[in-house]
Amino acid sequence: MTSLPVVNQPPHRCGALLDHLSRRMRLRSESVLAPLGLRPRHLIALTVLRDLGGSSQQDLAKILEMDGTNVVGLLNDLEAENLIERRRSPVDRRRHVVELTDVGVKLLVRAEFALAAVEDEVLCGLTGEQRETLYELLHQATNKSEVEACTEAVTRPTC
Amino acid sequence: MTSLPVVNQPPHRCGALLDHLSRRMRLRSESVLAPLGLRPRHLIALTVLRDLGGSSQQDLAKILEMDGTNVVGLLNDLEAENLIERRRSPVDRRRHVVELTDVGVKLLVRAEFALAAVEDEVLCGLTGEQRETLYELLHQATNKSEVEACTEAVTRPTC
DNA sequence: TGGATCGTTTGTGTAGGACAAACCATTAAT
DNA sequence: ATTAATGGTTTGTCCTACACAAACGATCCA
Repeated sequence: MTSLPVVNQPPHRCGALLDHLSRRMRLRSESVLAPLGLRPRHLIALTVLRDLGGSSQQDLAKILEMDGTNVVGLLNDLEAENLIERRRSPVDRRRHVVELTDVGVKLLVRAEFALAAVEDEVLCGLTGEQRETLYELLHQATNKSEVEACTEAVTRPTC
Repeated sequence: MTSLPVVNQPPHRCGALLDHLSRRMRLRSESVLAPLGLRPRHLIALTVLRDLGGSSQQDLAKILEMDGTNVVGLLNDLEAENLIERRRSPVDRRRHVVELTDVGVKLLVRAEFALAAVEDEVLCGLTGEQRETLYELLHQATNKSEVEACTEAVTRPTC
């Protein structure tokens, strides 16, 4: 009733498609990531940390929607490889501020490069431009969600 | 070197984002789908079957990238609820042609409707138009992949 | 007739991840 | 100052998804 004369068809649900495509991607990614000593969920954590530029473990747990105890294990893996660094927060010494190390940044780049072939295979139905659009949409959606999850993040006043 | 004067920045990798967003969606979907007696992977199977309009179990296994034995269990669940139907293929009586029943179609619609709130929450960072674009991209990508997987599908000559 | 294929059943193993309990260090409230 | 609450960690238990193998019946094909 607003303005557009668009056909009022039922909105498409992309949950199942998202799941399906994600699964295809993840399955193939595992073999590519293995030589780097990474698993798909490590890559997610690294990616999120890079996008955030650091986070407390609690916030990270919220964003990843993982149980806190499992986040500990995940970060232990990454810290053992010197990919992340846990520093005590100066404002609240109970907190750990988790950040990517230089090694982590570099490995993340290498991993993403290695995944190029996988993406080419899974997203073969899309043009380069469409893939970029897809990336933008996914990025925008996840970022907004993260902001939602990060209600009252006193940790980082810039948030 | 083709034509476009686009800035030549490293292409963005959306594997991790895809995984991340998919996880968020799946976690929330579970509670919504539970009252309907469905799990996320059931919904994927139903969705794929609807998009395909029927398939042999083998092809379905390829598309879902699942082990054949696990597909059997998945279909057993769905058949027990009368959501799908297994018919013997007339051309090759070893094969089962799997198709949605009317009940299945209706339940799938109901499930998608129930998932509207979940999508609204997870995709709150996107406008309606952007969500539609996302759907189109995901649909296009999965369909192409399915065609790839379905090499020489003698089952359905129309393919 | 014999070998290959589709689907099915059963069983085994592994991994992800949820959850709970107990602990330490630290902060905040009284 | 004592107490309660919080962030992180460890340990241990449990469940589910899934891959994988083996064996079977039915069917197709050479």
